[in-house]
Amino acid sequence: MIKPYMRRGEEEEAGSPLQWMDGDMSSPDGDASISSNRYRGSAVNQQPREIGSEDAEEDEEDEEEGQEDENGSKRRGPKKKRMTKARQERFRARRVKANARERSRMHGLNDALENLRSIMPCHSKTQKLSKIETLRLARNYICALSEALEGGLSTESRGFMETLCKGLSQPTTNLVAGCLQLGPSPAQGKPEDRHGVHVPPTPLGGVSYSSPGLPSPPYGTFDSAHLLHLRAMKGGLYDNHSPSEYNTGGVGTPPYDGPPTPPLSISSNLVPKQEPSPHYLPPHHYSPSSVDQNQGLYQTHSGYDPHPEGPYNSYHPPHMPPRQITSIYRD
DNA sequence: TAGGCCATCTGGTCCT
DNA sequence: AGGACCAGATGGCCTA
Repeated sequence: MIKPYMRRGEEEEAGSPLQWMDGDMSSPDGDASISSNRYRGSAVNQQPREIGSEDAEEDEEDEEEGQEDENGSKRRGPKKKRMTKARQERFRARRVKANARERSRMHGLNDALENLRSIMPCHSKTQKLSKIETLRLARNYICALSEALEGGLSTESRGFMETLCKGLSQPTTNLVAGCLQLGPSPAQGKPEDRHGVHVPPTPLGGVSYSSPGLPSPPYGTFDSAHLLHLRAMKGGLYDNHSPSEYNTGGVGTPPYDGPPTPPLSISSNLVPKQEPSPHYLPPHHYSPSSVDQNQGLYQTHSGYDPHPEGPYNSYHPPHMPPRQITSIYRD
């Protein structure tokens, strides 16, 4: 699917005429109102201006010198240079270059964000984490790993999951919680899920789930391979920690200054690992609006919404090479 | 239809 | 002067 912005960019790169242009683009006095009203359209100028009407523009530029503004005060600042055709062309070329740079910069930023997504404990291509959720989860992940490193927290404990989910939206919390359902539940006994789909034993302890009949795994995958280095360092000792031993406010834990968003009641949103819920909230697209609107509701929930549709029943082997995280602890 | 997310354009500011 | 960075504005897409 070709996005409109791509076409727009291509057009601009090809040298299409300027679509919108205020008449004071080279204003040296930096009037903030110019920017804020640029596209909204003031009573004076509601029409987009195309480049090419330079003559009229130059006239305006000339008249503006020494003119009084709406408040009757003289304009300050350096005298404006006349916007000649050559200057306009230079400006336009500069603007096009700047736009291209800005696009490139933002693409680089997005690439970096995508890299960050790819090493998140929950990586789903279908339920893609939004930018803000990616950053929040990354922050939580670092906190959780730090706490695990400091010895008080099992990477498979509920506390780890709670730290991971702090401040996340409900859909993201569900995603994380779903991904963190490691290993077959005691009730199942066999490495099979409730729908009979074979779940091979995972030597790495990493199990991901997905729902049947859906185009793709709704909850992504949890790669406990991320945590292998931790186990190696810890010798797996902390795996026996109970969730109650985990205290975010405890000594030696990194300070956590609270979720950046209205807090969710994580403890009420997450299913204890000891008793994995057979069902999670049905997979749905990330919709912060519904989350925000229903946050109070969610907070009063006890346990997961026992929605019948949305069980995990397929296995995806851990796909994430432990390179990134491992490298952090290499030295 | 409202709201969230996103890409893009743009002008301002700071720095080299 | 030019590039990087930033924030505001805008419009498109998508979902509830």
